[in-house]
Amino acid sequence: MSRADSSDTAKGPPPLVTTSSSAVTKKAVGKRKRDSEIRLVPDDQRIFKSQRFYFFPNSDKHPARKLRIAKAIEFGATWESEFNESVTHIVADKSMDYGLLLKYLKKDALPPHIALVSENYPAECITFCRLLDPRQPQFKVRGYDLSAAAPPISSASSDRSLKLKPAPDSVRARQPETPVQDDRVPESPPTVSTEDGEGEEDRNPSAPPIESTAEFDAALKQARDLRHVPLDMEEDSGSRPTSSDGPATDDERPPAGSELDRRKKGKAQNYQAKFQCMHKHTGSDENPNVGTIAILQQMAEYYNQVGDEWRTRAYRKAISTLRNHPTKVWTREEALALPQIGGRLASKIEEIAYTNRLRRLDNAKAEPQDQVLQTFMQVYGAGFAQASKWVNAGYTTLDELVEKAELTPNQRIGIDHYADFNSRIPRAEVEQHGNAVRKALHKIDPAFDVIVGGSYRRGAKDSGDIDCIITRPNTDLPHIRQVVLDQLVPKLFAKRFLMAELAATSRDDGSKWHGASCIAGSSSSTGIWRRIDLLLVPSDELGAALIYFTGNDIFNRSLRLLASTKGMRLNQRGLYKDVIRGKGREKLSEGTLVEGRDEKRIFEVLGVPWRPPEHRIC
DNA sequence: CAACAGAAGCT
DNA sequence: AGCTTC
DNA sequence: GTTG
Ligand SMILES: O=c1ccn([C@H]2C[C@H](O)[C@@H](COP(=O)(O)OP(=O)(O)OP(=O)(O)O)O2)c(=O)[nH]1
Ligand SMILES: [Mg+2]
Repeated sequence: MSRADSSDTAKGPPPLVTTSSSAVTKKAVGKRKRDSEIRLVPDDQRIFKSQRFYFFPNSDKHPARKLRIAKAIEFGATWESEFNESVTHIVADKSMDYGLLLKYLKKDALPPHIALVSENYPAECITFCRLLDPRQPQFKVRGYDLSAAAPPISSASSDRSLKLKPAPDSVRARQPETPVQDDRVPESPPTVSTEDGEGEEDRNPSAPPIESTAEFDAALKQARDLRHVPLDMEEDSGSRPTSSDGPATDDERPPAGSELDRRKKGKAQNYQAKFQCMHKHTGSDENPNVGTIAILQQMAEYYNQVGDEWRTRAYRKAISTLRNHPTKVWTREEALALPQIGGRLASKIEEIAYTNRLRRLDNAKAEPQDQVLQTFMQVYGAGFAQASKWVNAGYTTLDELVEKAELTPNQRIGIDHYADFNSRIPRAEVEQHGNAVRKALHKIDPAFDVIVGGSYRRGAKDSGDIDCIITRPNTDLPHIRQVVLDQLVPKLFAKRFLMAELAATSRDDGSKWHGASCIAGSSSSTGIWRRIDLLLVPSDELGAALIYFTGNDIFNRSLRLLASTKGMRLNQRGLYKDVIRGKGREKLSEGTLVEGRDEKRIFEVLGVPWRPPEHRIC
């Protein structure tokens, strides 16, 4: 249970605070303290001069809202750390409503001189370079009736359903009439290909779960949410390109009918349950909780867009367990019994089950802004922070970014090859790229090995990129690095196979190279730029490197979490034991190497039953 | 109440 | 040190 | 958001 924030739907107000101690100067015109200075725009542009803003929630803890507050200050606003009568504007998150605000302020109504506006207000004003009329419908806050002198409190309180947590604000700026026009994205939306998760059936009847399974499971649970939940939208396909970020779709499936009887209900059942990750959800029909899941997914998506990483994870965890739950969950108690579902989610689940919807989300999501943000975040080299800035700056298309925004070289490449980088690579083409690398390398020194890892090694029918492990028996890293950097890469560039360098390892340390490659010739894939990753690994580390580079990411995290619970540490070089961790799991000693060379032995030491790459999908 | 994997490269 | 990616 |  979390008590940390007492606030939620019913009771407490959102955790504002900010000010109190020292976080912010009382009436900050700029908050000193941590980001020391916010540079104000020239005096004549300070459209918010002498305006006093109070945000709701009023904390700058979350990344996106922080940005917005900073922006307002930049344009002359004073940020009131506490509510008082001098406030001129209250800027409320989309997820908030009038009722919540009143409740928090302990008031029956808002003084008429204070303007209540929604979160997009500051950005709009900045866009138009002037103070806009707060009464415009676009700035309306739910439950706040502008026409009524004293808006009834009831309006809002009535809609106590699932409220969004005071989250970091969602970034928004001017509203584009035209969403993002990506001319760069031909037909295939940069989106995720709908995945057909099918690679699930675990075979492994033979390997009954050993004890450690439980631990691994636990670890796995913690980790799996991280992955972008694969939403399978079979039917609703066309409708939404969102799916958050993931190119996560693997549909890796073991070639043959791996389906084996799942005999042994007992442990096998248990075992199975834990590894739901390799679960297929093939039919959209078969899960009784689809409705609930859909809504929770929207919530997760919302929090994701708002930059609330951990809450997003929590939602995804819950979604994951719901997805594997065979029966429809109706009540709070029922939900509470499930792993990764606590009191808050349990209540929400119950409510969703009955009402089948979530009102809070209505205004907070699916706004055009979200689409823009999504689009920007899919630019290679741009993450949440950068995409938010762009959105806040008012950009709405990729073209606009190219024209007006400052881009890093990688971001420029990311935009120029936006469609390419966001499309899946057919398995056969992955092979071609791998072969090109291998062939060139063998010409330099036939003793080298190239292993294509990533989703390819897991058996996926298509991949997001090409992950190559480059190694050589009895060879150390410096030598491998030298060959790769001094010979292989230049050679592949000369052959016009490599087209760009996105991240290179420095000459004397480092072990990876990231760039873009392209197959010449005349196939359907000709001319498409692909991201390619080279991982340079000395022979002693091959096992650990294989685990790392084979993934999937969720699997890795779960394994690493498990290791840490055993006083060990797993990374791409090896498994270490007797790791000393200080406060906050901080690594104090490297620990001593246990195993790095043999993939299987790492599993053994960790007490995890071996699973082939195809089964490492969580 | 802190942890939720662990690391590398770029800006 | 923050951001982004693997 | 949930968990140890
Ligand atoms: O956050 C991450 C991302 C990736 N990896 C590992 C696992 C993953 O399998 C491998 C390659 O990364 P990539 O992003 O290419 O993922 P993938 O599994 O190959 O999927 P995709 O088909 O999108 O390339 O690196 C991690 O450990 N953590
Ligand atoms: Mg990959």
